[in-house]
Amino acid sequence: MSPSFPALLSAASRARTLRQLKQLHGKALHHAFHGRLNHWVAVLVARCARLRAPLSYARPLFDSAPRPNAHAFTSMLKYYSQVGAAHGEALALLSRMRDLGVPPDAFAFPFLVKNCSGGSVGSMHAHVMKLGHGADQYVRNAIMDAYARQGRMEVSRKLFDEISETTVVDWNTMVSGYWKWGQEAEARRMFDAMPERNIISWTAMVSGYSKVGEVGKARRTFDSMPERSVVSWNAMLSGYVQNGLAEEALKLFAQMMDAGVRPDETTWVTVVSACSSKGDLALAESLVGFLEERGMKLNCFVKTAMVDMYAKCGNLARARQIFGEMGNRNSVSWNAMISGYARVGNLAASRELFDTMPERNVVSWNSMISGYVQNGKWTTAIELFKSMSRMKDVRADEVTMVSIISACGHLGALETGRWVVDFVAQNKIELSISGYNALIFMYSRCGCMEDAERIFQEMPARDIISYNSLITGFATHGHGIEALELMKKMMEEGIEPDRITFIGVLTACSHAGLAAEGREVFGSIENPTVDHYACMVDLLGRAGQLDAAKKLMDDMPMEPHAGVYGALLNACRIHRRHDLGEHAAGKLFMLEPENAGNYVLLANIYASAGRWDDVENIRQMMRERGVNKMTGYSWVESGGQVHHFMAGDQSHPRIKDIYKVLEEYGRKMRGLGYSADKSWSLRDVEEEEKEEMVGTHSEKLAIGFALLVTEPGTVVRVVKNLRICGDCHVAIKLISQLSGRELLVRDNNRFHCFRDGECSCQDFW
DNA sequence: TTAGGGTTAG
Repeated sequence: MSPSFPALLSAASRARTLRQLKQLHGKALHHAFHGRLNHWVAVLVARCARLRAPLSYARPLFDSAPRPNAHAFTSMLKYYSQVGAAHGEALALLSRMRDLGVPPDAFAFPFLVKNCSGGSVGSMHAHVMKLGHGADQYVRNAIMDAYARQGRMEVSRKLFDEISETTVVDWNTMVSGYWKWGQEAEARRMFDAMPERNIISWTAMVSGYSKVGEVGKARRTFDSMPERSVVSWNAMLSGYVQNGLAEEALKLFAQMMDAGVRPDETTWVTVVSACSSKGDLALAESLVGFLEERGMKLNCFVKTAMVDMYAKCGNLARARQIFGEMGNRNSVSWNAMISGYARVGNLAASRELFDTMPERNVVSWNSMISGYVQNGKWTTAIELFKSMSRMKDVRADEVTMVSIISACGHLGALETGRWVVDFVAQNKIELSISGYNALIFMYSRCGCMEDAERIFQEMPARDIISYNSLITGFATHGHGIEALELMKKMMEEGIEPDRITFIGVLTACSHAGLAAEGREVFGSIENPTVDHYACMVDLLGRAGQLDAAKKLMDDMPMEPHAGVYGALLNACRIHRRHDLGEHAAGKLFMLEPENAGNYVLLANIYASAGRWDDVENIRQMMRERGVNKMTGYSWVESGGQVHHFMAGDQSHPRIKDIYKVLEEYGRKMRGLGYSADKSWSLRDVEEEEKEEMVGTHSEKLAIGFALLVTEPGTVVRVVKNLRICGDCHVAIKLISQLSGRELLVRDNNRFHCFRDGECSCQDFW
């Protein structure tokens, strides 16, 4: 005997798996529905929402109803809101209901409102009022919540104030709305004024305080709660984790166990992530042992957190093993693996996962892109971003832009950078502090200090990174006074300078020749690090006080590192102190035997003194030690493209044009009385070892310039990564004179602007 | 159906 229709209905509404549901549906299809198919579909779709059935099953099911009723619509809406479908889907359903003449019931509106974006809350609100559902407590609450989620707290508050009889849910909605937008005072006022509070109100306060970094207040609230649920414990735990207090979180976890509270899977996720932020492998192992002892069945979230934990602790093999054993991975699991490999520099493994994963979301793209950026593969990052922006199913967000803006900054790719800024505006990507900070970094690196300052002024709020980025920018460009003033301003705003701030300010003083100010700043640093000493040696050295620099080094409480000796050696080159230079170079040859730059610096010191035998000795030393010649290259941005040039490089598509221009310039130079033939005769360099030492710099630079002058009308920007030698200096001056263009040249992290053969910075040599 | 807690990217 086949089951009756009501029995089938009741079984369907209790189905525990999708398989059961499908079987029941199969049975039901043999029945005559007698006009009850619409009702049947409604029940099934409702169950699909609960069981997270795939859309490929749920939607055709819904469409099989001849005339879906309000219940079926609501269930489909609920389904969409659970899978996070675009609001457009919900709106399409709504208009279909209108066509069919089925008015949506009050149950439908909370789901309709849930995925509203932008201005559509307002029109949905109007629709609700028109249909007379405005007084329904659920509908009303959903609308208040939607406004609150968009930050329109005044509208939300107005609706709240108009309610004649509020429920505790209304109050809780307001409290969490205020917290979402960091309005601690308002949230607190609401909480204090509540006629009654439940566990949710208290928990919202705990997580709210945690969110704004007030862990102390969160803990006091937590301690005064009349009762706690596992959710409340989880809120406090994650409060500690989010604020970097992993130790405290683990202590609280122990208390939680003592109190006999049964942890749920969210607890495990939080505790595991506490372990990963500590980067403590031993702790991680003991936690896993703890979970295994209890025979815990771990869900996808927990396992993903474990993958992330092992990846962050550097045990990629174990992370990969857990990842491999996971039955159902979601995109977060893949992403954790991708960023794990990227973090240790294994970009090939990252990319392989990225290319093979079934569904990429914005975080997958961001992980891959930022992996490239963090490992110095800036051009690849930008290329990947360009292919991302051609995809239809993914939209770049602020995180994407932070990586890309930063990549442009590293490259000094201003034209690409400006294109990215346009992209942000056109795609209406809202920037937060980190987005603005990235822009400050980019403009500074590209030499546009006016733009960097403008962004700094325009941004709604600033943090220490904002100040540090701008200070470092000032330092790079020799604006010592501005850097000092900015540090003063940040202290007035109550932000204490950190290690990076002092490095920036000291560098700024050094480049601007503000020796006295630099000394004063250095004196104010509580515990100077070895980097601060390096800045100070650089400052004293550039100012010509080489013996004072040497004395400072002798008195250092720690061993000087290569940076300190490098600063000394550079100062010796500027002030031609051979004795001290030899000493510094000797140390550097021990500390960094592979760094060709040090050998070249010393050779240049000898060359300037005409000690050619010693120059030859250095070259001999490099050969014996197998030190490669400079692998650095110069790169030039032109027409939005970054061109790389290495010594003897023939690979550029317009290499012939470039040679032609170079030869022309060579002729002009000779006509001006310069005998600098070797810098221009590119073809000889590989054979003629003699040029290797002095010729490579200017040669690469010359290729870059040559390209620029073959592209009339482009902005001339040359970004160079290595110290510029004397020949380069001549080359730059000449080309700026002959081309009649402004040249922006980066030398050793500092920009120099040349016009008509002159540099605007007086101390360019 | 509404309100509180979780994993990935800078």
